[in-house]
Amino acid sequence: MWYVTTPTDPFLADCRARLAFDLLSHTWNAVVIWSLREGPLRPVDLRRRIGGISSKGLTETLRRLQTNGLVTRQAHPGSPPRVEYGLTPLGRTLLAPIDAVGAWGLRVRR
Amino acid sequence: MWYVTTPTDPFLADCRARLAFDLLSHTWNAVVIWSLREGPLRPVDLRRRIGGISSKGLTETLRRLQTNGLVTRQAHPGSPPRVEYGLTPLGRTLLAPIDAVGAWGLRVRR
DNA sequence: CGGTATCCTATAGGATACTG
DNA sequence: CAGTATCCTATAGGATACCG
Repeated sequence: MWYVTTPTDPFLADCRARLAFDLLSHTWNAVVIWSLREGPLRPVDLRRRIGGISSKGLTETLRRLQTNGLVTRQAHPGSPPRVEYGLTPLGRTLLAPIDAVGAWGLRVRR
Repeated sequence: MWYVTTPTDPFLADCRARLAFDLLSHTWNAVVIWSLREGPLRPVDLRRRIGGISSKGLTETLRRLQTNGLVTRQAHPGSPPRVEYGLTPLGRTLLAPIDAVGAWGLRVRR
């Protein structure tokens, strides 16, 4: 997504808009963020909640979101291991845009 | 994206929300739709406006959006050929969600 | 349970060349 | 200019097995 030609469109010329699209273009990103909207969840619950996501897929997604400062990881000591993922303040700000997209889908007839 | 397990999350259980995410998950979909917001454009202008999209990529994207009822294609007779793509009313309804995402990107520090 | 390591496949999507 | 046809590669992401 590195421009060879500079886009005429100022909206697109500002790569940050494109980065936002790229963020949501990862299959699970939006879904995972959305699933955390009500509070932190453990991976196992997250998977149940989402449905159809592999363990690997979830871990990778969470790692990715973590790296981008959208999600926090908190490990509670003990056995069996217990880890919880939640949204950062920045992550929360993505809920509105994501909701706009999801809500659009719900509104549309298919 | 066909659920093996039914998602616990009602928002996600309704596949239409997921379909919306999938729609925007295609690299160029959002960008192309966005670029048509001010009116119909010819492919060549669209490419200039977007920057970095291949001819093949654009054609495929437009075809895809057309199939989904988001974009119209109008061919004007004559030579050289002149074709214009524009948004359908349904396509227009996507502008708000897309804008929400793009605007988020612009707001965020990186 | 959370996470990692392998392996494997489908496919997105660019580069290039070509047609009407 | 609009579009198609080939070719090619990177990679997303599932399946499976395994570890602490």
